[in-house]
Amino acid sequence: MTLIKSNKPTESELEILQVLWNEKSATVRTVHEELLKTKDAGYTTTLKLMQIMFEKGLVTRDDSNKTHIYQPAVTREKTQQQFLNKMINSLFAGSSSDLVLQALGGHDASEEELEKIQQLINQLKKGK
Amino acid sequence: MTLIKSNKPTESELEILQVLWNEKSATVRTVHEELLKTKDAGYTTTLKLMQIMFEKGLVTRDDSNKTHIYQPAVTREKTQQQFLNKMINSLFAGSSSDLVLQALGGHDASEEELEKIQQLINQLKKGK
DNA sequence: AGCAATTTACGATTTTAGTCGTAATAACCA
DNA sequence: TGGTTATTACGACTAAAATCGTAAATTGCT
Repeated sequence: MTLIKSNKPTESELEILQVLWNEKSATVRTVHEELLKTKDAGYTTTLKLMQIMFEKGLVTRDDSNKTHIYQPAVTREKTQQQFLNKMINSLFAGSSSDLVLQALGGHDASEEELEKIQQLINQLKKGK
Repeated sequence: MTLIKSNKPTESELEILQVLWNEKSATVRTVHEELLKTKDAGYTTTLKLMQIMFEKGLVTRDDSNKTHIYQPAVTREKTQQQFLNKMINSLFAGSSSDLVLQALGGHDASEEELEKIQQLINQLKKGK
């Protein structure tokens, strides 16, 4: 049996993935410019992080040119699920619906959002 | 303007809070025994963590006796909300309903759980 | 060709979280 | 009372994450 290292992204890595997911593909410079909008860090810091992410397999890159072009190697959805599961276990005693209730209660969602959720629930109920 | 340090608990601190939330109040020994069921660490490790948590204000303690008695200083709900908000921002582009949809879709909830969620949604809809 | 600017590579440093050993202190009990 | 045990305090160590400085390489421009 082969052990797969889960390779959960760190906080900073998530920020970078966020940009890559949005842009589909980006250079270090692009990512860095984007990060500067909400935090401040040196260019080489972003570079180093992305290099590490490459080694971890979190991103791929095209290095046929001097300026490398990076792409996410993990999907947003898979990563979301990964973090959700961890959170459900570590904070909601394994109950995903507790998490949902808390999320709905604490924030306010718009009417349309509630509608979407309701539809999903109906679908899930049918499946039973 | 006074800056409030958010003091978000770390991974290990969450495990300890988990125990304190359940027991309402506990000694280091009790917490440690509980942790041993799922992980292994030395007694002094748990002690040190709880001392740090005290300094951070995550727990309170009664030290009138030699054996200190600890209590959580933050509520489960507030902590859950804190982590949910961070996650919604860092992974769901600020959309709480996206998180809910993903949580409902990825896991499977029981019929009763779905029912509870539905009721909450109806209530929220009325509030509009 | 030669200079300036951009980018990568790489290593050193800092910070934070987690782990643990040891000594001092208090409690217990034979 | 005296010795064993449990508990706290404290500091040192390790590991991982994040930050940055500097040098080498490539590109583009004049």
